[in-house]
Amino acid sequence: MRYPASETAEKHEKILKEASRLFRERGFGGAGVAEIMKAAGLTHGAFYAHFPSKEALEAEAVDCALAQSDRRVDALRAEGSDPKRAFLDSYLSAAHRDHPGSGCAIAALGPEIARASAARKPFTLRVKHMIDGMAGRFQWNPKSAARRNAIHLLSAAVGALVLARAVDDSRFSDEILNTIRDSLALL
Amino acid sequence: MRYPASETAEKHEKILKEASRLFRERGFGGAGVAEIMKAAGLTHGAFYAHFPSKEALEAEAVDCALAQSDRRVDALRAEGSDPKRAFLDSYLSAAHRDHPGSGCAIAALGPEIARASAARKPFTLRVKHMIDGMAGRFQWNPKSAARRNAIHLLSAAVGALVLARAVDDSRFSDEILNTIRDSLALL
DNA sequence: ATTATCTATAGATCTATAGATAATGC
DNA sequence: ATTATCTATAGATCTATAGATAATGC
Repeated sequence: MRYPASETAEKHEKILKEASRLFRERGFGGAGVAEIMKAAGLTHGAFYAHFPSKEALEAEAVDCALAQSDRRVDALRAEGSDPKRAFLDSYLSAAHRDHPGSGCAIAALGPEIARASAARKPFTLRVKHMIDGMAGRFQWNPKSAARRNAIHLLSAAVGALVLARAVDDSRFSDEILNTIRDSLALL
Repeated sequence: MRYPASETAEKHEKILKEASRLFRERGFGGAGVAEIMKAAGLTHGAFYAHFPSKEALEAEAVDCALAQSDRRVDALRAEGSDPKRAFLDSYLSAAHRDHPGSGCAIAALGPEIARASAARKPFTLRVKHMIDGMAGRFQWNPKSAARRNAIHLLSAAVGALVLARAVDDSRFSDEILNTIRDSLALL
C-alpha cells in the first residue's frame, strides 16, 4: 500500500537508525536484514523498497553514525572551556565502552569497514572532517601541531576503546581508558 | 583412517595457521570452516576431530596470532639499538597495512573479539604480556612512565592501523601512519 | 580397538525476489 | 496508476553431525 511521502521518509530514517545501532552492537554480519526491519517495525520484504542492498545500508548506516559523532564534536566547543578535555572524558568513558550501539562507529566497525567496500567512501569523508574539526576547534600547543596532534588524539582514542572493549578484565580495561585519557590531555 | 600422532599434530597446527590468517583477512564470519579446512588441505568434516567448535578455533587462532606478535616484539630487542623505533617502523608500515593476514590480530579483529566470548580470555593474557614486554624492553624517559607510555604506544598504533586500513585514500592513509610513527617515537 | 578422515546431509539462517494487496496522489 | 507493504519462498551458505572407511598402535 502506498503511504504518505513523509511517513516513508520517517521509516527510511527509522531503518537507518536501527541498522546503525545493531551494526555497531553486533557487526555487519551479526545483524540481518530481517532483524533490522523487525526493530524498525516492518517485515523484511519491505526492506528493498528503501535500500537496493544490505551493502548500501551498511554504507548509509556508517555515514549516519559518524555524522552524529561529528555533530557531537562540534557541540563540545559551545559547552565548556576545554573541548578537547570534554571529548576525552566522553570518548574514553566506561559508558562509551559499555554501549557501542550509540557510540563511535570507527571503534565498533573499523576493521569490518576496511573489508566492506561500499562503506569506505563515506567513512573516509567523515573521518577527514572529524580530524579537521578537532584540529580547528581544540586547543593545541603549538598551533602548528594541530593537525598532527588531532590525528594522534583520534588514533589513540580509537585504539584504546578497541582494547578496553576486547579485554576480559574490568580493572585492566579501566586502566587503559584512564591512562590514555590522561596522556592525551597533555597533547 | 588413523594417522601417526606427529602428522595429526602437524595438521592441527596447519589448520590453526590457515584459520589465523583467514580470520585476520576476512573476519571471523568471513571465513567458514569448509574454506579453512580446504586451505589446510582437508575436507570440512575432519574439522571436528581437531576442534570442538568454530568458536574454539577462533579463540586458539587469536592466541596463535598474538603469540607470534609477542615473539616479534621480543626479537626486536636483540636486533638494533632502538627497539621501540624498530617496532613503530614495522607496525606502522604500508606492508603491515596491506597484509592483515600476517599482521596484528588486535587491529584486524579487535571489535569482533570484544563480541566473541571465547577469544577474549587468551586475548587479554596476550595483550597484558605484550604491554609488559614493551614497558620492560623499550627505552622510556622517564622510566617511571614506562607502563603508561607502553599502553599509549600500543593504543595509538592499533588505532592508526585501523584508520589507515579503513580509509579509502592512499595519501591520507600514509599520512596517518607517518604522523603516528613520528609522534610515538618521541614518547 | 581406536580414531582421523571422507562423503553426505540435516537444520538453521541469510539475502534477495516474486506476486498479491491496498492506500495515496494525479 | 503508482508504490510501499506483506507473505512466501528460492537459492545459497554455514555449522555441526552421522555413518562408513582404513591405517595405526596396542
